[in-house]
Amino acid sequence: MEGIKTYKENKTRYALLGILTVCECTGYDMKKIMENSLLYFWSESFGQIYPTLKKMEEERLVKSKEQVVGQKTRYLYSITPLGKKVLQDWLALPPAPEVIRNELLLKLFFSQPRDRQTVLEHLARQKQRVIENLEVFTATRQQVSSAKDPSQLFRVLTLEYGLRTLRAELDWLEYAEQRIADLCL
Amino acid sequence: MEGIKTYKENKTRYALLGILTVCECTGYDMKKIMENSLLYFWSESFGQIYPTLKKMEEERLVKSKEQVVGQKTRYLYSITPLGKKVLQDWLALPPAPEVIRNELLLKLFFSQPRDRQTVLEHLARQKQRVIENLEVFTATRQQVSSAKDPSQLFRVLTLEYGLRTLRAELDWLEYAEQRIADLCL
DNA sequence: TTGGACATGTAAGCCGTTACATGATTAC
DNA sequence: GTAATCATGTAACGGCTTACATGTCCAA
Repeated sequence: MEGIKTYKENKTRYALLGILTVCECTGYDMKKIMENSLLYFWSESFGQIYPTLKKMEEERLVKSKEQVVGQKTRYLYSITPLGKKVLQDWLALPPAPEVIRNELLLKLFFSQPRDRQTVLEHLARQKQRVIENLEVFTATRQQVSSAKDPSQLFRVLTLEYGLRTLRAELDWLEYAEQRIADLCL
Repeated sequence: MEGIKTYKENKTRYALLGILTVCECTGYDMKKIMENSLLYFWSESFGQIYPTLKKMEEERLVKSKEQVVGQKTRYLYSITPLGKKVLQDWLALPPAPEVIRNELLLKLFFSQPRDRQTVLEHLARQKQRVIENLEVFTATRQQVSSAKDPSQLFRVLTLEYGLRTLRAELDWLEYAEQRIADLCL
């Protein structure tokens, strides 16, 4: 039974290939790009990035250019035509349903009214995070949406997704805090 | 440097302990409970569940009762006082920020206007899933929220979270479809 | 009688993070 | 000078899914 894909596919390669369609950059840069701004919906660790880049170079999906600056060496990666094709093929495949795991909700679900102080603290911490993310997203949209370039539409849409789900979460957090406060009356 | 927790903690045990605070049940039941209705925000595979239950029994967090029905043997698990304490301690710890990975958004982000047909198909498929989930959640809320039991508050809140974020996602999906349709004009 | 749900379990093997290791460069 | 950032990489190790394996019970 050769040829049957028996294991869940690793998506790291596609995230990296995708970034390389936007710009030539180093592994380090790719991490930054994921952390900052737009790729809030994806993350990778260096422990994944560097070995994956090596493998992809062997497979001719990317190529690297050694850059020596002073004493320092860095590797600028770029995508090959084969890499572009592999990425395109993957983009056309239906995304797998997401496996959702939400630790905050799990804790909430198993908490009792007597735990409400800790629950409120968990909610407050989460609210802080959501507000910070919302600020970043709002600022980013200001910059991006002014450019009416249709080639940017899909990127604007991912940002919009982030904004809307974060706002829904913030609303819920405030609703939840209120409902818990009502318990004490 | 003994005693330093060097690796990301496994949360399977807490999900299982939590379920056991609600009812005595088998590993098989626990999987069903996660799949159905309320635990939509958590999932585990049998490959995790059964070995974890074994380990937890050794650690005296749970105990099992062998039930022989006809030719069939099943193991009914229940939580011990130690298990309750371990769960309580975990509930009080601040949840770690979630690592978000959204394959649909990743694909969207790297798609170009020429790919809009496939993107629309991806969105339609996702919309179908969201609508189905919304129906389940709405039906569940009808049953649950009629019970005004304050001990159920946190569970109702997790359901409410699901409803609100799903609705936000549905709104976004429709908005996105509209924006993409506008491209063709 | 046959398919689906109930029920338990193991092994293979990739996934992914964390920790470790190393060193240059830049900004304060 | 010194801390933060740039920059690359490896090893350990648990996480987790998938596939495999086995068998019962019940309903159509």
